[in-house]
Amino acid sequence: MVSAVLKSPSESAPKRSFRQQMHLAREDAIVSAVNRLLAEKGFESMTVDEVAAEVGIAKASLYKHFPSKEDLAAAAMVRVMQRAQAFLDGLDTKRAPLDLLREVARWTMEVQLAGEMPSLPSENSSLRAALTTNKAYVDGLMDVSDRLGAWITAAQASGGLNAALPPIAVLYTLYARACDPVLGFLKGSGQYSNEQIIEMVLSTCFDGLKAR
Amino acid sequence: MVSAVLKSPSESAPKRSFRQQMHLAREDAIVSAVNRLLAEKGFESMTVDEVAAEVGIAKASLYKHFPSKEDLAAAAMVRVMQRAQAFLDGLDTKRAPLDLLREVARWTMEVQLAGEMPSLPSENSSLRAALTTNKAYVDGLMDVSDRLGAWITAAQASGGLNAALPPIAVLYTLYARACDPVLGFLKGSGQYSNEQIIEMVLSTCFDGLKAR
DNA sequence: GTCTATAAATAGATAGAC
DNA sequence: GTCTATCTATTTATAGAC
Repeated sequence: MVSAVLKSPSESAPKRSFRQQMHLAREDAIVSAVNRLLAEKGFESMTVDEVAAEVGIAKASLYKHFPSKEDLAAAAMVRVMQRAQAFLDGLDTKRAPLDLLREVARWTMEVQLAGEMPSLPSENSSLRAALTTNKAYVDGLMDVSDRLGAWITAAQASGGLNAALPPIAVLYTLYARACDPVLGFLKGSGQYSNEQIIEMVLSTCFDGLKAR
Repeated sequence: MVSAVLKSPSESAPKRSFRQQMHLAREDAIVSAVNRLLAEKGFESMTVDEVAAEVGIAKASLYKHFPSKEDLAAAAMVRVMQRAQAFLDGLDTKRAPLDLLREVARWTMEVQLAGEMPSLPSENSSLRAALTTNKAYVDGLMDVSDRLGAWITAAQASGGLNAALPPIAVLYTLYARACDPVLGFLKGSGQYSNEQIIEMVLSTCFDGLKAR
């Protein structure tokens, strides 16, 4: 059999690995394009034709990699979640919990300003349903939530964070920074740099609008 | 001329007024349906067929009232803006500016929780373009922004509001409360009443996450 | 102005050759 | 796996009778 010959260790193993790498590289390019388009226009406005055009392949080829538009978008959401987990891994957990939470909020805003934060689907979106049944996404979200939750309760116990707020309210408030329209508004005003915008929103988020 | 006869004061004036009232009532029903659907699923996911079904008239009839889907949605946005202006009109301007701003934020959240706040269009939406050329909307937005802006600078001058924040950042932060996903998140958790949700988000907005 | 019926355009998804 | 070409369903918008 030809396939048996090709699978001989001396030549097929590297060759199959090479093909797998190409395959993964292609899929990564697809997911990157989807991620950018999701950030730019959202799930509903993004078309599969646009994705194919951006990647530079035929639309039918996309469907060899991902069975539907929802799976395409879910792959991008999973990758963002993995990026978040990698960012958390890189944090020095010996720092004060409040500082860690601030760094997380800063990171989500940097990603958003870089045009790489997919806008989360509205509650009735078909993407929402696809995500709730996506184990990689749900597991990643739970992992991130657990880690942030621990820092939140620690920061509340040490008096840095307002202990009157339910931890889940704090968690959601931080998540919301990833899709805060204020960043786009301020960017659109053309008066501030990305750094200034992030500092302002961090200030309103942690210190509030009122004078201290 | 027939038209001259029909315009005689004795019979045509009341009849035309009646028809106009019916016309306005119908259009109000249309705009209400559009408003609700925009709040529920956003501009892209809302279909004109749904609107027609919700109003209970044929789709072609809709297009006799509004020339396009964008105009349909713009009418709903204009009406929300008018509701906002009416709310501002009803406020007691002798109160402290900071309290007035808090009342405005509260109102936007109440409207959102009532399912009557159209989610604002993403930056690339065709609705965005339609809104920027809609005089009623742009004028309303400028009026609201001017009034809030005056209260913001007054609150900063009196020391109630953080004077280090540019007024435009404060304004955008307040606007963002109208589409804050945190409300939906907390609502979805099923643990809190609408009043509790609003109080929590008002607290994070004005007092910040950090302990005071 | 309201309706039914249909046009025209677009989007998600697939067939089948290579 | 990639391509071209096509299918099927949906969606915005209109035609034309009443």
